[in-house]
Amino acid sequence: MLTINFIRENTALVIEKLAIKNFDGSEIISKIIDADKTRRALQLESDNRQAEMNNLSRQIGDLFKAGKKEEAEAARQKTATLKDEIKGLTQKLEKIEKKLQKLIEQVPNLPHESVPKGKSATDNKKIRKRSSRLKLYTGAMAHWDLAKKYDIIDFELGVKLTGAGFPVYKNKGAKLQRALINFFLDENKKAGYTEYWPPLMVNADSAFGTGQLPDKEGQMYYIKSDEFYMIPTAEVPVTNIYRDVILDAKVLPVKCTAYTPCFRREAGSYGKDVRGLNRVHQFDKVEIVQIQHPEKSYETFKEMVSHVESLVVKLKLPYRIMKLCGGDMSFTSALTYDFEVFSAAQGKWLEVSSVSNFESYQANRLKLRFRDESSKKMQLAHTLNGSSLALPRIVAALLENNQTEKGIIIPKVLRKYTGFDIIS
RNA sequence: GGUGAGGUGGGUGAGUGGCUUAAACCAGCAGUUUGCUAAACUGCCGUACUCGUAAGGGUACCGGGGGUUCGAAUCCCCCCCUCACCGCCA
Repeated sequence: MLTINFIRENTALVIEKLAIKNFDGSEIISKIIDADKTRRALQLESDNRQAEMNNLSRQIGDLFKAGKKEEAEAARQKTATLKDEIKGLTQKLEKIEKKLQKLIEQVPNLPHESVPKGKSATDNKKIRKRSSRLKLYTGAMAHWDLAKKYDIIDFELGVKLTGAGFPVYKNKGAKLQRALINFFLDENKKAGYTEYWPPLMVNADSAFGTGQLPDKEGQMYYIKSDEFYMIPTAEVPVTNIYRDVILDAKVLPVKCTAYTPCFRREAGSYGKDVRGLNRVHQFDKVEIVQIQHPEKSYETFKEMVSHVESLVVKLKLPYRIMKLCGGDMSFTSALTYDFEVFSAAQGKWLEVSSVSNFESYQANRLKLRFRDESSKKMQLAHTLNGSSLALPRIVAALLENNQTEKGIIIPKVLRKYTGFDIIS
């Protein structure tokens, strides 16, 4: 969430930048500015009345103690109207504060200056591409057919147990999951990330902190009896470790990684993109999160992008890195690079990672701050995260790209984790 | 699920209606002393909002929400959470 101070001081800039995200902010921003003015006038009035009340109360106390009962009684009469006034003012103030808060929550994060204008994924800008031409043998299959052929993923069984989009991995398919998770976590550990194993359900405060609530409520599974949300990504519990935390600047950057299953309702998804592993309700993902000083967050962004890139390279997957245009970016992000791997039998680019800098947008919701060493002032930190990596589409690409007549070849880096080098 | 004890600045922890404007100690910061380190001493040391060019004021906040009162960390009601023990259980 943007801070009210920033909006007040940079009104024109805010509207201009929101336009890059195809968000017409002129109306809402002027509403915010108005509400803020009202709020401050009310605050002043209410503070003054309360100061009067405090003085009066102190006097009454003193008078009682001095034994001047009549004077005290007289003063006490005066408090009634003042009390009513204060009550009215604080109620009004509360109302306007809530209104202001709601308005500000509806304003997306501003895009970084390098973000191009654009409407949808077709306007995303290619940053890098590495894809040697893959020659598949005649009769090469899509991963859902390979899954059946080698008995490694059972989609129908998942339907029986739970419903569509809950695949069951088995045999070498199950082992491959474990291998990938361990490989990713080990690589992250080597790059300096602290490993976590967080809860898979979070409370509403946490879901709000990273921005899933209120706008993405319908995308999360909700446990009604206990008011918990199933996490859609490890980003939620991991980033919330630092909710309401004031960090010492010396500890920056904070680097965390975690493997978790992720649960997404994917309400509104339909059609061909949901086939096989392309889009599922439960999937596994290793995530990286960093908390960094505002001046260094874009360096950190680069570092995270190249770290994720190193993983894709080690798996020898053809990939491309896309800078998302304003229209395709998430509500909370200032800059996002998507990683896509090419899944040869489908002939499709599949998104396997999304690295984002949220600047202080999440930190403001989280109240995640640090004390700046030179100015000694409290400041919002910057948060960043990325997938490293999401498993299903990596598996889809590995199966499709590495298939041969003899079976599916396991990439060299994974063999010490799988214990086998071919699925046949 | 049952019973009990709790929830107070970064930490420990005092505080049963107005000298609480939240003690004290620890941690932290600055200084004095000092071959160095340490110790000792002195001072500073919460957050948010708000008024002010500034200096400096004001208001709120003691788990959350209501209430009583001129005045609430303190009294009353509701809720949440934590801990301990018991029951059940992977």
